[in-house]
Amino acid sequence: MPELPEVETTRRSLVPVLEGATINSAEVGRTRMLRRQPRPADFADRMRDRRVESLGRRGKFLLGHMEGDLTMVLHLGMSGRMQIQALGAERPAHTNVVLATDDAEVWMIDPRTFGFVVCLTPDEWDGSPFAALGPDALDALPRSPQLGAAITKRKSPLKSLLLDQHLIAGLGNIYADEVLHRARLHPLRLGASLDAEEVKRLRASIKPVLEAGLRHGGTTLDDLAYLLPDGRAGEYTQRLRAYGRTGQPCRTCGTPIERIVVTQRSTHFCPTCQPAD
DNA sequence: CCTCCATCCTGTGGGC
DNA sequence: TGCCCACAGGATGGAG
Repeated sequence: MPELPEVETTRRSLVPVLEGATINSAEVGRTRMLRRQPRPADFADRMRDRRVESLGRRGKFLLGHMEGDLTMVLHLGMSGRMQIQALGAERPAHTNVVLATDDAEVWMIDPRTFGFVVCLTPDEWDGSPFAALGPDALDALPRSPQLGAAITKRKSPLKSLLLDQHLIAGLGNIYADEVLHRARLHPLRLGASLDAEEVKRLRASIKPVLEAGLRHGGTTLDDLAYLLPDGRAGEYTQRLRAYGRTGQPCRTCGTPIERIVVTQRSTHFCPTCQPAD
C-alpha cells in the first residue's frame, strides 16, 4: 500500500508534531512490530525522553533522527498508516505503536503487522539491511548512465527490478506499473535487454509519476486501508493509467489493459503502448 | 552475487 | 445470510 508518495505524504504530516518534540513514551502493543529490533526491550527505553531532531525518509522507510545519534526506522508494510491524535484519545483496533509527546499522540495502525519500528545505534544501523537501501527514487535518482549500468547487468524482468529496493528505493507495485506504462516498456522486458534510449525513457518516467502521486495525496484503493494521517483518502487513484485497470481502455490508445503476474505480484500494462519486444 | 520462492499477518470481496 | 477461498499497497531469508 504505502509507497513513496504515501510515505512522503505521511512524513510531511508528521513533521510538525515530531520534529523538535521529545518522546515521553513509546508503547508497542504488538511485540511482532519490534522483530527487527536486535533486543526488542531496547526500543521503548531508547525512545523515552529523547528528542526527535528531524524526520526523514529513504524510499518507503521513515527515518527519525534522534538525539544521541540514534535512528528510529519505521516502515508501514502493506497495511500500516499513521494518525495524529489528542493525548488519551481512544485507540482503534490494531493501534500497534503509540508515540506520545507533550502535545499529541502519533499512532501506527497496522492490521497485518508487516510494518515494524526500531531504534538503532550507529553500529546497529551500519550492520542493518537499511544501510544497504538503494538511492531514493525521488531525491537521489541516479543519472541515466549509472542507472543503466545497474539495470543492464540484471537478467530479471523490469517489473522486478523496479521493486528491488537495493536498486532504487521507493517504488512499489502500483507505481512500478505506472512508471513502466509511462516509459512504454513491457514489464517482462529483461533489464539486460534495454538500450540506452530505453534506459533514459525509464529513468525519465520515475519522478513525474511519483510527483504526480505526491501532488494528489497518494493512492487509496477500494478497501480504504490507506488513508492520509488526517483521514482523507488519496486522490491519485482516479489518475492511475495501468494499476488495477484490467480490461479498461488504455488512456493513451484505448486498448484494454492486461493483467499478468510477475514474480508473484499482479502487474498491469497496455499491450499496445508497451510491446513485448 | 543473482534469482526465485515461501512466509509473515488480517481484512475484504466475490462466488456459491 | 453464511461460508470459504483468493487476493491485497512489502520485505526478508534461505535455497539453488
